Amino acid sequence: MLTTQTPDIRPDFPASMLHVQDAGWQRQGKLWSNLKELCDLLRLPTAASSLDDEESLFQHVQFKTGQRIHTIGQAFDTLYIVHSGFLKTVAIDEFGNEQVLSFPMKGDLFGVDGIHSRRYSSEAVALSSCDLVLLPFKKFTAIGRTHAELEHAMYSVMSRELVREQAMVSMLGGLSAEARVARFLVSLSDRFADMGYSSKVFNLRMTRHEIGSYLGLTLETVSRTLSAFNEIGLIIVDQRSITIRDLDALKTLRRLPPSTLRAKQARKARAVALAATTPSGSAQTVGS
Amino acid sequence: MLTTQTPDIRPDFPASMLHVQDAGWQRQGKLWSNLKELCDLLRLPTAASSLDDEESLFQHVQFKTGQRIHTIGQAFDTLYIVHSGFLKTVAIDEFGNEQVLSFPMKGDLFGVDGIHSRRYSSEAVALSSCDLVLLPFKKFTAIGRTHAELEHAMYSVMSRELVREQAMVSMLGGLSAEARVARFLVSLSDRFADMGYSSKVFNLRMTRHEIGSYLGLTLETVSRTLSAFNEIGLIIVDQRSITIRDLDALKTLRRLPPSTLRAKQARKARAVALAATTPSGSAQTVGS
DNA sequence: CGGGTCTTTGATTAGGTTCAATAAGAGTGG
DNA sequence: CCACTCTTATTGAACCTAATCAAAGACCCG
Repeated sequence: MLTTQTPDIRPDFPASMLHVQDAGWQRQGKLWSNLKELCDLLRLPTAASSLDDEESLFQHVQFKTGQRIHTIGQAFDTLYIVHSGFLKTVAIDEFGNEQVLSFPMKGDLFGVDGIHSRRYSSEAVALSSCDLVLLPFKKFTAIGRTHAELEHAMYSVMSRELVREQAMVSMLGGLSAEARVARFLVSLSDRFADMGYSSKVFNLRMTRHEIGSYLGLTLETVSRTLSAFNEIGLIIVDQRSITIRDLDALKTLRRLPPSTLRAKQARKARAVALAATTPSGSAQTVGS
Repeated sequence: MLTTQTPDIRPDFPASMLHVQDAGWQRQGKLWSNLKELCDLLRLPTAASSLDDEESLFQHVQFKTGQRIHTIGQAFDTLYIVHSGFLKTVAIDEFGNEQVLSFPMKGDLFGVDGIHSRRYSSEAVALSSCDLVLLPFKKFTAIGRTHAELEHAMYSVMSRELVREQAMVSMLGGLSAEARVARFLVSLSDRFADMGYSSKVFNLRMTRHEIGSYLGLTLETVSRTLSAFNEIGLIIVDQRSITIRDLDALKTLRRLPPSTLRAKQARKARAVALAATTPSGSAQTVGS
């Protein structure tokens, strides 16, 4: 029911994205972006400077689902910016345990962890077809020297990443499983919103296992928690498809009400869901 | 017993540190460092370049135990490098819960989280008397433009921080309480080692509560875990003083043996401890 | 259709939190 | 210097959250 997950060879493009696709490059070939486009992509105000000199272009590369962009230990020389598609970055500890570190998507920078040791300390894998902008680090720093705002932009983006990681640590350190899953959904919703997708209805691009790894939980706990959210009407979940029904509740959720109260809440939720769907004539049913 | 914690007005200085104190600045006044000294401090190979022009100096500032270096939301304009002393950085989530993010010490950079939003997103507090180098961000980026290696150094340090945070996430996501505490001790040991202190015997500068917050555990769990390590002879712990007895075991520890085996191990540990201490004529006793 | 991966759900266990009481320091002021 | 207080640390017991083990259903792809 609802949008059955399409194995995203091509993620759903809302109308609002089409103009972006046309900006400076062509439909499906190998492409190039200039500095201004990069700054837009990174959501950095370009300060309207002389960035429009067309001398410095950055190449795009395409990856298919499952392909590895870089691996752990590989010599570092380029940063990546996601132009479209979804990925995961993964660390592998000394005894083979995978740990998902992030799910880069449009506008995100990754590969930064390679700067210090000159080797990538994580690996990046495409979760869907991806279009990435290559940022050769040497070329990049060279340009940074003549374009002050680009240099600052770089610091800014790295700083943003650091804040994100800190928020992550804070979440893992302090929040319950339910709160983690709730925030994960909220952050996805936010990201989809400013990418021009629907913030209410979307498909997860990753497995329960990957979500669990990212949130420091087991896949079963993730699954159960999503089911519980579904039951009390915060979301509608069906496999990979998610519909957000009460974003505010998800944002502020710290701990789910004890199971004794759940039944009542579930009944109420079903009633609300019914009221919301029947007027539109849809035959959709909620719950198990 | 052992080094009873001195409320470190002045942390224990081993002989190997004295020359560092003399490098370019005077004993206890307000002081200045040049670029080369900064790079040394940050453990970055200076590439033997023209960094020895003496034009750009950076001011030091002293803080006393408990003083706040910056607070959350405060306008960002400077980065800090720890020259001596110990600090903590703390995030405070939407409902007042403190979360320790890091324990900066000699050679660490902090304040980076302020670059992106132009406001600090965390607060930094001195856990001992501290001597910090001020790095006004504007001045710094200006210099970076003429000194390529400084710019690269900055990227490198920020990258290092990011990798550190990733390791933290990985730890919180995947390891047991015991493993976290063990690694915390190992990382402290390492840091003390390359600061020229003893890697085997040191005083914790933070409370159990702060350690717990940092590791995503309660203070009781930290206390219990340290006691357990003490019991089986991995460390000797007495309040804030720590003696590492089996670093390798701490490094590889994933989970403590079940309590049925503990008694045996504890007896053995006591025997070993006795053998190690009596020959030297010390009257030291181990365990409770 | 059949093999493989992913997801859901249940039952049980265990690691860690919470609550609580005690002890040990550190700092203060008489 | 000692009594008093406040903070920090240790330890115990009960409880609870999330992990683990297990089984069955859903979806995907050749």
